[in-house]
Amino acid sequence: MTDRGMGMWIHVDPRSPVPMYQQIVESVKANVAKGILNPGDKLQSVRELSVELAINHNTVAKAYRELERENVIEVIRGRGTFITLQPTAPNAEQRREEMRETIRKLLIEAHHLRMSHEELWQMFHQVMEEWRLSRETEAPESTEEGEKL
Amino acid sequence: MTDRGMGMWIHVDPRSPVPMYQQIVESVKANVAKGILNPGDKLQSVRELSVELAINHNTVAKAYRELERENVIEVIRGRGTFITLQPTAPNAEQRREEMRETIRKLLIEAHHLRMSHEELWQMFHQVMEEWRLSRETEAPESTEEGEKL
DNA sequence: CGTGTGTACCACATGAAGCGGTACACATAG
DNA sequence: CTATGTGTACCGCTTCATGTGGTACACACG
Repeated sequence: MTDRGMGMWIHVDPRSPVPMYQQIVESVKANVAKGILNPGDKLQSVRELSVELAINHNTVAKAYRELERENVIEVIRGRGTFITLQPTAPNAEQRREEMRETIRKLLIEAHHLRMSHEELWQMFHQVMEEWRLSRETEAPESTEEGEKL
Repeated sequence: MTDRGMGMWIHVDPRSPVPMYQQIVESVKANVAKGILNPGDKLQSVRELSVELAINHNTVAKAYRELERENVIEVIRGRGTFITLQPTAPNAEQRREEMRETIRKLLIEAHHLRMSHEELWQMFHQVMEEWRLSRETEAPESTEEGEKL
């Protein structure tokens, strides 16, 4: 389900209820987590990406601003945006609590889908295993097209 | 963290980014999953709940409509709304896929918080155990204030 | 009949999201 | 130096979802 050659990139669905700028944020974070984007890699410029996605530059800029706020990317004025070298996620404890809340909502949804805790447990296991495999497959050593920071 | 006596009820934060009608939906589904609301239980009327929450009746009605669409509640015109006796969740397979997607997002978030898969696994275990305990504690046999269906 | 139920409208206000355009400060290459 | 590319900051505007306030209807029940 990749776009071209390497595990390329960002998807945006204008008809999705989730805002496009947030879809960009999630895409970048997903690519980082999968090892497709590595620390130091350069991102497309705001205007480049806005053309690629057929989207307003302000929307892309909003996404980049959010990514910088989360310390996922670093911005160097006049140079471009790069994946953070030594990432430090802010609000760690708060975000862990949000993860727990998400898990609680999964338990609620499981109940309404008549899933036992055992089945939910298996779902966790299955998805984590898929993830582990796709990471080993798609992770490159280095060298995309982008120069490094 | 209950409101009064039994594990009472619905919370709504007008300043939350998540719409109030959806907060109502989540509250009801959570109460059902916890066993605080049981099949056949009667819900507050649209206008009652709108007064309780200091909210417009249309907003409550929207929540009830969504809950009926998900087969969580049953509506009897002129009588009231009741928790479904034999619930059948629609779009089961699609909703299971959404659950998997949620788990994938948890994996992404875990990566950015420098959590190992082991730590995430422990978080799953911990939240599920908390849930199991709170269910055993808060689940009543029957008889709230409401008449049954 | 009168009351309580869910439901269906309507007009309106508010805010987020996105667009289109312009402009500025900075870095780098020429 | 200039020219170009970078992120950023505005402005006005449209669109849409949310929520409000009000009114009205069909139904059930005492």
